[in-house]
Amino acid sequence: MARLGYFDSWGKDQLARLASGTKQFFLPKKEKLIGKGDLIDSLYVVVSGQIRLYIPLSNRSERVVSLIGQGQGFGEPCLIRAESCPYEAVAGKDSHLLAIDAMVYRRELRESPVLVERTMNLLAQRLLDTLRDIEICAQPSGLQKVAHYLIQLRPAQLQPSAAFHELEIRLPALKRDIAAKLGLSQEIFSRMLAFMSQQGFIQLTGSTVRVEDWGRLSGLATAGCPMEVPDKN
Amino acid sequence: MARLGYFDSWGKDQLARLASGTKQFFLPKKEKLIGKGDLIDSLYVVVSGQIRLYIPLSNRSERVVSLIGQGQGFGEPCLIRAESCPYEAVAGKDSHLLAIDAMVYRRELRESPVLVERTMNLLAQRLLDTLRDIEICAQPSGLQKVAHYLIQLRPAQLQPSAAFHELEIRLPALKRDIAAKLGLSQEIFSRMLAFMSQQGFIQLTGSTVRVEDWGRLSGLATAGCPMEVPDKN
DNA sequence: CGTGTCGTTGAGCGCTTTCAACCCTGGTGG
DNA sequence: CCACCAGGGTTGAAAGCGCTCAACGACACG
Repeated sequence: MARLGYFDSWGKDQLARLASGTKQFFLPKKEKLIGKGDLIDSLYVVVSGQIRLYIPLSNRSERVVSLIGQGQGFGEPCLIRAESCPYEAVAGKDSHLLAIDAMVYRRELRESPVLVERTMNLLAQRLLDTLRDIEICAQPSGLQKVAHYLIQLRPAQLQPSAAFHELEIRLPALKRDIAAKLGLSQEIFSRMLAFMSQQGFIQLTGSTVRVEDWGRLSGLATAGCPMEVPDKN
Repeated sequence: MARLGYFDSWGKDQLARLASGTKQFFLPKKEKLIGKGDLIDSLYVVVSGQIRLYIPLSNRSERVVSLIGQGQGFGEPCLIRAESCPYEAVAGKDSHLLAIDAMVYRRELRESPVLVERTMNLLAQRLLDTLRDIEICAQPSGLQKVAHYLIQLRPAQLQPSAAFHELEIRLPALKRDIAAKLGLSQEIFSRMLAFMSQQGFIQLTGSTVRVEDWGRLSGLATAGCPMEVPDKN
């Protein structure tokens, strides 16, 4: 059960106790797990697949809040504060999940200070991540959103000074979902990528992005650019 | 020092220990306290006044993340994760602050499980609040953002069924800052309020908003409205 | 070979932004 | 007492960007 990363540095005895209140199950793609406003009775951890957390909008479009992948969990804030869920959760792919019973989880929280501390750290990190997401979404133009997103997607590197080394990234989800996370329509997202490709910032093949020049890219992110003045003089 | 709400349910001995590492100081309006990317060495609590947390944008405009008022604190995530600050902090008004030394705070966290639990609760709540903010910002039209904002601003009422009772609210900050928190220009914010006023949803006098009909307001929030079709048949 | 999902491209409209001028209030100092 | 100024807010007009709708292309699957 728990070579899952989410449970790193948890006690063995804790895991044993939690396991007793935990069910594993399968959730097929497009299936809804949680509805907005639902009261949660479990803490969920993704074993495989991907869960999309989003806020439904009046356009019947959605604003993706988070894309939960293998080894990550969600639902802690709702359980801790006993509030209803502010987002919907559906499977982005066929997924296997763990559902840890709320009662068991809360009891363990009550009795294990080390688990509380670990959860505090988790929430702090998630708050910082969320702020980073907000920063990206707050960018004034779509181009800047995408640039920021790509930069932030770069894995931590040994040499941050090697800003000019090219690098391949794989988009961690469907472009549609990434667009929804950036607060863009998928059409605009597509166009922005096409534009950056055409301008030589990146090469893109399918869901693989090869960044040619991190420097110019971060220039885009911070400065912006009049998009295209189709050189007609 | 600590009839401040932020310290509710803290131990007296803890407060005594923390006080030794705490300085109180004054910050005049418009003065910068933290810059984006700074490493924080204190936990801050607002005694009086208001601190504006925001992310600077390339337009030299800003996206307000949070407006910290009396009795609230900020900086915990950065201290806990020892990361640099993702936002800037400046005084929105003349303010008095408490700065709790990071070392002292961390030591207390290490030795007091109850404080850790309290902090975990705080972070969980703040994460939920942030998600609510994201939901508001994600609304497709400016009108819907403002409608959602006003609804969410309503203080918890005894009778949620009394959806038709009118009620006066005071805007908790400058309109400019609220607009920046909603991801709108102050001009649009002004126009939306004017429109809602003209349509009879609200009456506004200065920074006081009297909501006439919560039902219709929440209709706006969820449905939207073609703005104005100036009846020209 | 049909069907469904995902993605790209095109065209048009409308909201938001931006820049500008103007109003209103409070404070200040001659 | 009043002129002046600064800050906050409102209003107007023009332009650009993103949204929407729609059609098409690529690919996988049964």
